[in-house]
Amino acid sequence: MRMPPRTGLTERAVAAKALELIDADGLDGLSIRKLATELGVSPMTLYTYFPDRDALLEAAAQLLYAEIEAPPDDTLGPQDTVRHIMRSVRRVILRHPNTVTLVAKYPPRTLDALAFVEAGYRSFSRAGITPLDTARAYRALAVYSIGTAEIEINRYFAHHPAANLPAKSLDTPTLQRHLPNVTKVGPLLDQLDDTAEFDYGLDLILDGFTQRRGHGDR
Amino acid sequence: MRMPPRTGLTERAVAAKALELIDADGLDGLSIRKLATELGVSPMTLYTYFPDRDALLEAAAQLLYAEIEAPPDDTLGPQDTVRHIMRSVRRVILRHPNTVTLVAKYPPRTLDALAFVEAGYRSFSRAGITPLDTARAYRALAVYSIGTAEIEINRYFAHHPAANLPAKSLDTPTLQRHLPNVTKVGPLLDQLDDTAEFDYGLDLILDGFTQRRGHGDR
DNA sequence: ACCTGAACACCGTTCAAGT
DNA sequence: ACCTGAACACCGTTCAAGT
Repeated sequence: MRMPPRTGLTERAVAAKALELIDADGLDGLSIRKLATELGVSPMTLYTYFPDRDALLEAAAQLLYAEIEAPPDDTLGPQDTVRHIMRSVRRVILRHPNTVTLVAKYPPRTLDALAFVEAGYRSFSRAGITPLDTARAYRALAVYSIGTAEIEINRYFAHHPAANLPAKSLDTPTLQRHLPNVTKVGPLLDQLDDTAEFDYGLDLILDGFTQRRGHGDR
Repeated sequence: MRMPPRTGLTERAVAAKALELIDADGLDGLSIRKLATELGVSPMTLYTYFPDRDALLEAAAQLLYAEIEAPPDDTLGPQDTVRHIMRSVRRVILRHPNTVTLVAKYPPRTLDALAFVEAGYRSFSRAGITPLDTARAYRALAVYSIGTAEIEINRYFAHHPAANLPAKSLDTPTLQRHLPNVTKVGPLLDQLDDTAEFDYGLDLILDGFTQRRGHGDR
């Protein structure tokens, strides 16, 4: 039968501390043992709250999703609503960079985590956009936010050859001979402004959807 | 001084076996010890070929990138070239689903791995597209392919509430009351066709770039 | 139900040594 | 340079037991 915790812990408090440790030490830096020590309990106690490490990580992701802000009221149209939400998504993930693989793996599930999704859907509904078009837009936006987060947080282009030659990369003459276009374009990759590119790509998606919606082009 | 290997191993052979084991057992299933056993050497031998586990994973990613196919000749325009390459990227990653986090983390670096990038850049160059616009397009396409891969391989929408209610999710009445739009749209998410959505989004990006290129809208 | 310590079956990597 | 076995400092999780 259900017993009150003797340690004062809750699922939420455990997940919140996990998120904190992930922020500080990375995903690999979070161990059940370390988290337990931090919370002042034995490692096995945590299994009272979560069945395994994966479930704990999933719960941490839900707390992160709850930080995403929707527009304060329902006055904005779908485009501005999406822009507002997507920028918040980006800021939240950049605030918790070590969680990016969790965001890619676990979708929002709790009421708080789904609040931003509901707000986005609601703005689409108000604009008369069909549920199917709404689903397709959400999918594209999920792809975009997760792809962007991975690229930005892993500093994907900072390591790109000819963008910023790391020690173990090819030497420039070899690169120049075999891959002249990579040599030419590469250095520009790391100079792009992440925020500007994010807004640019987002506009591209929004405009594309606006133009094609309901035109049966699928 | 440089000595020939006494085990017949090469960096490439080690990385290839690593990729094989990742395909079979997942990223977490690949341990240095297991890989060594599989190759018939002691675990520490592998440190002759790679400084650490990360370097080994990076090398496996390079072998994967080398599988991506560029168009056979230079007759296609940039749009068709990109479509050809991007579809190959998707197929290759879907063939090696357990590597998705590696693809998100390590950009192509070796000559073989960069072949598809060079082919893409070359088609842009032929069409008179500036290196800067080329870099911006490559970034958007990298975001798109990585985001798509994560969503598809993690079956992101299969776990989405109201798309396919998992055991621990909210019950439907609660969902219906607090998140009516999520309830309505959710079930459609998992019904979208991955291949169709991929092509749809890719066209959207390509059209957007074509329309805006050089219009100074940044 | 909640909490624990001990044990099991693993890890990646350092170290000292052998060829 | 190439290869090894032993050891170090960890893991997540199972188990048996205590409240």
